[in-house]
Amino acid sequence: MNAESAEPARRRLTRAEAKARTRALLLDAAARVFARKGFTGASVEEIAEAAGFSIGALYSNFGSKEALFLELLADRQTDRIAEAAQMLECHPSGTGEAAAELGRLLIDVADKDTDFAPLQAEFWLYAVRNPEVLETMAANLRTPRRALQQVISTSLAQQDAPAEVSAEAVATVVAALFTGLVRQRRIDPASVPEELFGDALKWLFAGINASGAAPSGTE
Amino acid sequence: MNAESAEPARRRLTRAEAKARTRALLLDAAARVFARKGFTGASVEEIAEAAGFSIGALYSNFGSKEALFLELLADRQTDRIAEAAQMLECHPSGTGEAAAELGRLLIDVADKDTDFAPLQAEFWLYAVRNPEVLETMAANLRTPRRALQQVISTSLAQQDAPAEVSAEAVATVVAALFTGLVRQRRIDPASVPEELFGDALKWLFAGINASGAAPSGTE
DNA sequence: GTCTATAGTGGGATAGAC
DNA sequence: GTCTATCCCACTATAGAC
Repeated sequence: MNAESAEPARRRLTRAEAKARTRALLLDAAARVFARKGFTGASVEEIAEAAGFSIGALYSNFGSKEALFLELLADRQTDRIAEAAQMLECHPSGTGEAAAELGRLLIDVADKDTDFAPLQAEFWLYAVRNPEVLETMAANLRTPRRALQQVISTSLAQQDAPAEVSAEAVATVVAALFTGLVRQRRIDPASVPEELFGDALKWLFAGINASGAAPSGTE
Repeated sequence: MNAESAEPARRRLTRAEAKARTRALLLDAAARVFARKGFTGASVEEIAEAAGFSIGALYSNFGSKEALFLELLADRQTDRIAEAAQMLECHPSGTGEAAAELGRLLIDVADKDTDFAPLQAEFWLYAVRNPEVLETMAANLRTPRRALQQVISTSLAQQDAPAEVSAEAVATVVAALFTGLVRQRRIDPASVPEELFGDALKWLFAGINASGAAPSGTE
């Protein structure tokens, strides 16, 4: 806009690029620190230092600690549920291959990506305590779930599933099961073996096909 | 021990009784405040006020805010999973009555007892971040799960479930599903209708009976 | 001896000057 | 982006009330 005629020929980084880079570094650092210390427990000093900047730099990029957190909540919802959907897309939902893949995903999320589940829990607690972001949170969860729902929908159609069973309901169940198992594995890994998620899905889909609306006799 | 010869003949409350009552009131208040504000977000002043005491009273009963929280973590783990176990004990696991009961429980925990899930999430986060209490937490979760496992075990025996399916695994799945659905319902109630938990269990148990170790054909 | 009142210490969030 | 000042709050300690 203004007549800064000496056009900077990309010496190293454009100002906008530099600013975007700092923001990204701060967001990464914030994700780590929030996951490890919690929203209130995290100090902006620690976040700034982890990113390699000063507190003032953080406040020049984000209005407040809360604003920084909310930006993470809104944007960085790389829900791993979407990965489960992709896996189910490649493998038939009742087979050993699919079970193995899903087991690997569960272990990966629960054991390797140690910051994921705690950060997600922080998001959840914040949303529950601050109704104004409830809808944002719900929308973020809906997006990956829709991918899962899509896969399940075709999967149900291929099999002889009764028509009353909605793919949306099944997708919700699968997602809830996944997060629940990840959570439990962090507390007591022995109680959640690698193959449990795959087994549970095997049972679930078999049961959907077998039982229709009314369960066919008690025994 | 000491020669306080004038034995106090229970005017109103024994000192020990009074102290126990104060402690109990403080613990109740702490549970509420921790659920609503989180561990670090909660102030001891708010907890003391909520209980009707002063800060000093709190510190004369508990060494620190953390000690108060840890006492809750260790003792007040009235896991609602145990209630699900009792319900399944009365009703056959695949019937409409059981489903209705379980749906009611889900709604009760998710919608009515608004402090339960957040407090549980706080416990989980604290355990994940403080490995020294991980085992305490695991033990607390194991106790109600064992009750659930017991019920499921007899339920599986009554039905024609294959022997390879362990009641422990199924109990873990049921518990994970329950907490996952409660969590999801707090964010997006429409996505978790009342009957979903019961339906999911119906599918699950039907699938366990239908499929043995190897899924009997893909279609 | 059990609870209350209060003031002091230290650390962190935030805003404004450079 | 950095530095500095200010305010707020958790926690401690001490002294007094019942």
